[in-house]
This record gives sequence, C-alpha cells and structure tokens, in this order.
Amino acid sequence: MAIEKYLVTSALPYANGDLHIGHLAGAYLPADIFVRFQKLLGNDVIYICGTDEHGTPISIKADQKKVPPRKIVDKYHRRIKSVFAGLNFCFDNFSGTARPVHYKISRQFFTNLYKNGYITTHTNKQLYCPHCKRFLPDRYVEGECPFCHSKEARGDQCDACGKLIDAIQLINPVCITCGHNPIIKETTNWFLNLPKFSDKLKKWIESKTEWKDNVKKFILGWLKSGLKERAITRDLDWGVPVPIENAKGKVIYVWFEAPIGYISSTIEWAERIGQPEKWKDYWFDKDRKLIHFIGKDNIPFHTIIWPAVLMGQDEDYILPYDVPANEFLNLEGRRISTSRNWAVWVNEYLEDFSADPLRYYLAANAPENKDCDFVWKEFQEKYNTDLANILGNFVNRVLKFSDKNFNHEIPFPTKLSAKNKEILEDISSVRDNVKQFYKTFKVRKACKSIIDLARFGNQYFDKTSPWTTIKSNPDTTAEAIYICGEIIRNLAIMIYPIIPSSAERLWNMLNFDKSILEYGWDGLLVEQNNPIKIGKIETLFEKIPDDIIEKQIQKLKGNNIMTKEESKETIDFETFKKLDLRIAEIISAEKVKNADKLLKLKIAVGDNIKQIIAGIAKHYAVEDLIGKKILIVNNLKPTIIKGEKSEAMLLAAVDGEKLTLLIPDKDIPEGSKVL
RNA sequence: GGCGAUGUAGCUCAGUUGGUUAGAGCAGUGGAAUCAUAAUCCAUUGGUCCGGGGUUCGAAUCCCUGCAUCGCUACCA
Repeated sequence: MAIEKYLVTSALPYANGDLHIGHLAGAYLPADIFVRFQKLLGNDVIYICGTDEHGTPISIKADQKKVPPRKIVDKYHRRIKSVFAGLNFCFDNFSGTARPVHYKISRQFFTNLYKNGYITTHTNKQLYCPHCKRFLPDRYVEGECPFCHSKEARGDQCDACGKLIDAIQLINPVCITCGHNPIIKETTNWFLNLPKFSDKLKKWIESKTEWKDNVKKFILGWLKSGLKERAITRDLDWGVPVPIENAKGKVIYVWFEAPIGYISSTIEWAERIGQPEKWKDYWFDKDRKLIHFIGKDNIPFHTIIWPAVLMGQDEDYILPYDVPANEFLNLEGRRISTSRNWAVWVNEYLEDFSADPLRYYLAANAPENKDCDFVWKEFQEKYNTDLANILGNFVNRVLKFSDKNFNHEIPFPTKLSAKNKEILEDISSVRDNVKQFYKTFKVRKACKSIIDLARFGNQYFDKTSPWTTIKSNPDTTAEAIYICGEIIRNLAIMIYPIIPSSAERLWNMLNFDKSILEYGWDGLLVEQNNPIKIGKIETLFEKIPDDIIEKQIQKLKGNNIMTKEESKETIDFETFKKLDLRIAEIISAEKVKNADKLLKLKIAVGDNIKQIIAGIAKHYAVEDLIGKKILIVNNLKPTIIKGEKSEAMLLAAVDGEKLTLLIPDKDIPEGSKVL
C-alpha cells in the first residue's frame, strides 16, 4: 500500500490566556486524533503547532503590567504547552511566532508579495502620542464621545451611547498609557490586494468538493460579499517589523503572519531533528496533503486570505488540502465566555482528572456538524457507561476469566466454528468502517462504532457463557475466549487515537512484543495465531464519582459570579446631582421597524410625554409594558436611533443574557424624583 | 432587517442518493445470569418526525410557507 503524506496543523493558540475545553474540541483534539490515526497507518505525517505571540491584546496587557510583551508570551507559552502535554497531544513541533526563524520567513513572505505587486499602500490619519512616541491603536485611547459627549469613550467605541467611533473623532483624546494628549498624524499602511486573487481563489475553492458543508457555506457567504483589500501592517512596536525601507515603527499585522507560523514551526522542527532542508518535503511536495484544523471562527483566514498569501509567493507552496473546521462547544447550555469566566479551564480540569475522560467525551460529543453542549453530568455518564462499564468491564471479565482458566493466557483454539469465523469477519468490517470514519474526520461515528463493538463483546460473552462451558467443554470455551481476545486486540488499536494512554495500558496487559504504534493498524489485519500472554490485570477506567462532578458544577457556578467587575472612577455628589432620574409610566409601546431589539416607547413624566427608544424587545413583550412604571434618566441629551427620536434613557439591570426593568417597590406617581 | 443553521421518544442524538412496520444510547418498567469494576445481558413502555400546503405510486428526507430556537451581522446595550 502506498504511503500517504500529510502535514497537519492546529490553529495557533493565542499566548494571552489559558486554554479551555472549547479550544480543544474545535481544533486540537480532532487534529491529534487524526494524526495518531495516520501514524497508526504508518503514513508520513507531522503535527505542527505553536503559540501566536503578537497583536494588540498582548501589547496592552504588557503595558498594563509594566512588563515586556515577551514575558507575557513566554508565560502563556509555557502554560499552554504544559496543558497540551497533560492531555497527551503529540505535536512534532510546538513553536512560537516571536522567534527569529519566524521573523525571517514572515518578512520574506511580505517581501515576495510586495515584489509581485500584491501589496498596496494607503495613507490615513491616526492618533499619535508624542510622549510615548508612537501611534495609538484604538484601544489605547480614551476621550469624549463626539456623539453623546460621555467622557469615557474608547477609541473604537463609546460605552455610553454604543456608537462605533473612529479614534480621531474623539474630543480631547488621552493616551491611556501616559495620560498625555495625542495629536493627529498621517500614517501609511500596507494592504493585501485580495481582489487580485479573486478568480484564482474561486477556481481553487470550487475544486474542493469534499470539504465539509459548514465550511463551504461560510466561504461562499464571504465570497458573495466581495473581497476587499485588507490592512496587513500596524503601527505597533511588538511584532514582526515591516521589511521595507521607510517603515519604521510598523509591524506586520498579526493575522497575516500568524499562519506563517505553520511554516516557521516546520522549519524549526527540521533543524531540531538535524535535517534543516527537510521542511521543504512538507511545504513543496505536491503529493503532500496539508490539513488545517481550526474552529469555525477561523474559516475565512484559512480558506481565503492564507491561500492568497501562499499563492502570491515566488515558490510553489502547497495550498490547504482540507480545512475541517469544527463548530463551537457550549458549556451547560450557555456560550463559553472567557471574560465572564464561563469556561472549563483545561489546567484546572487536569487537577482533578486524567486526560482520557475529557478526550473521550469531547470526541464522542464533538461539534462536527453543529454546535454541541458540554454538560458535566453527561461527561460523567458517558465516561462511566461507555468506558468503565461497557469497555472496561468487558476487558476485565475476559482477561480475569482467561487468566484463571487458561493458564495466564488467552488461548489459541485448535479449530473455529463457522459462526465464529463469521464473527471475525464482522470485526474486520467494523475495523474498515472505523478507518473510514477517522479518515473523513467523523470522530463521533468512530467512537460509536468502537463502543458498539465492545457492547457486542459483552453480548457474546454472556451468550456463550464460558463460565459454564468451561466445565463441560474446554475446547469451545477456548474458541469463545479467543474471539473475545480478538475483539480486545481490535478495540485497543482502534481506540488508541482517542484515548492513547488508556489504550496503551490495555496493550501492556496483553504483553505483545511491539508497542501499539509499531504494531500499527495493519497489525490488526494479521490474525492472531498464538496464545496471548496476560500480564498484570489492572482496572482500566476508574469510575468518576458524583461528588467530584458536583464539585466541578459548584466551581463553575461560583466562577460565574462577576469576577471581573469593571471599576469606574469615583465621582463626587455634585456630579451625581447632574443626573435627573425620574419615575415614568409607559403609555404605549411598539416595535421599531428593521430592528430586532428596539422598542419605541411613549412615556409620561410629570407633565411631559416623551418618546424613548430602548433595546429591550428581546426581553419584554409590547403588551406587558403598558402601564409599567420605570426608572429613566430624564435629562440625557436626545438622540436619533434608527430614525426615531429618543428623548431619555430607560434604566435596566443586566447580567449577561438577563435583563430586568427597575420598578418601584411601592406605588408612586410618575414624575417622582429618584435620589 | 440581511446571511446561515437547527427543530425526530422524557433527555442526548442517528437517519447516507425519497422506498416495507422511523432507529440507538441514557432514563423508566419487568426479567435472566453470577465470569466481571453492582458491572453485564434480554424483553418492554414511549414518537402528529415543529405546524400548514405542494410534488410523487410513495416524503422525516425534495419544493413553498408559517412558527420556534441558535449563530454571524446591522441597529442597539
């Protein structure tokens, strides 16, 4: 059989925070399973990854903590790497984008595109801080909002009125790092001319008929709205310097250089194994299949921008062969949110569990075609039932029985009944199915087929009831146990990509002279024709007790109590007195046209009738509002929202998805002051 | 509002190109067995396949439409 060649990558994790289960389910576990499977097949494959170490969020964090960015990056690089090790991920190389080899090749990539005419320049005005001597990214500036005149607008958006703003529109802008006033200055940035690649990209994508449906849908949507030039440089000091004469203080924009990390990490790998030219076998070989595992949020970059960047090079880099993007993983019915700490952090998980329960649950419940839900109770149940009860117990009962009755061996029978031969064939077809599932990224189905085989094993064991036949007919008993042994041998190898360390422990009980990987998938094709010596029998899967699961659920709920309270500056009473807070009564309500969240309310405040626009349509029905007495800011400057006048602002308490109006405890006339 | 998806048993989901009587796991109920991690195995209850139209000899599957939920996006917070 011809050897197939693969190059597998997972999205580079951002070195600005820890990993949670959503990351794993989306990009890392599916890739690891795929790579282990390919290694079992004996194919030529390497698995490449590393941390993504540039970008504004890292810069900001570094400034806030008054440490160099590299320190932040190194810290998370270490943490991420150790978490991956704890989960048994088999990267061939795990690099980082702040290393010299990456700088070199990124600059080369940029230069080639530039030279080949794929890069344009545009000049625009931006804020520049003379004190810090640098241009300020949007989030580095605060000032007065040009629309509502709130004093705390950020450079990209005003939290008070919600409007998106351009930083240069800010009135009296302030640099958040030094507190000085920035000035407006012209700056030039470089843009990738994506439209130039349009035709080539379309043609290429159309040839990808085998790609997952969700991926194709996503790309088509993108192409339909048309490709635009995209800025690929930024005015920052943390990043890969732009390799052009007059580009001091400019770095290559992080989304442009991050995927190049796949290449620089491969180069690093080649150097590490002492064959510095070998990376070229991976990036220039037309027969090599390049597979990017990513989450769905990354689809446009990997299927449009990144291929365009590769197309624009001098050398013939291979393009992605497949991009099996996964959907998102929710947690206990809600979207994972790092800022609200609604997440299961992998490093915390590893304090209480080993790798395999999580690997198994995330594989069996992988968000392959649609978003999926991680539920702790289900995690426990799935693991306890499938692995401990069905698979673990099957292995245990067979090995113990055989150990006791067949002289510490799984016997090799003198003959096989027709029925049993048929069963061997059935096992073989399960094996073919599972192989096909792995190959086409259908890990859920692979899991199911494997556990079904273990189930079958239990049925078979019960039906043949060797514990009775052993007394009367040792020969047929030996046959039955042999079949069970064959099932176990197959199970061990087939499940290895998903739960490698458990599979290896099982393998060790069977005393083969080769490791699972050396034995390989094809080792299964060879019928076992010697007795198998049974080693020390140990419990494969300890059940997860209720209290540990309870602890996790409690921890999650506890985490979610507002850990990150944004602190606002204290104000004096005079400032507070400026607010005219009032009770108002809603006298009419209707939906605003062309807006899902907005309601137009008429309210009575004292002698006045005012109109306000409020974003509460998702939380309150029109008919439930009329007659309600609510709290408003009466003297907020009027504004126009969606073409409708809004003359005051309604106050409501908000917690994530929840929203509630503030209603007086006792009845009180509308117009009453709130103090 | 635009784009995309989803809706099948109490729960989680399979159902490939339309083809007998719509399936699995978990939970429930009844039973068997005692080799085994009180694990296993067998039987069984449970469904207007979201509603309504249409195409067809035949629709969970294809088309139209309505409703509900979710994601992205816009308005907004």
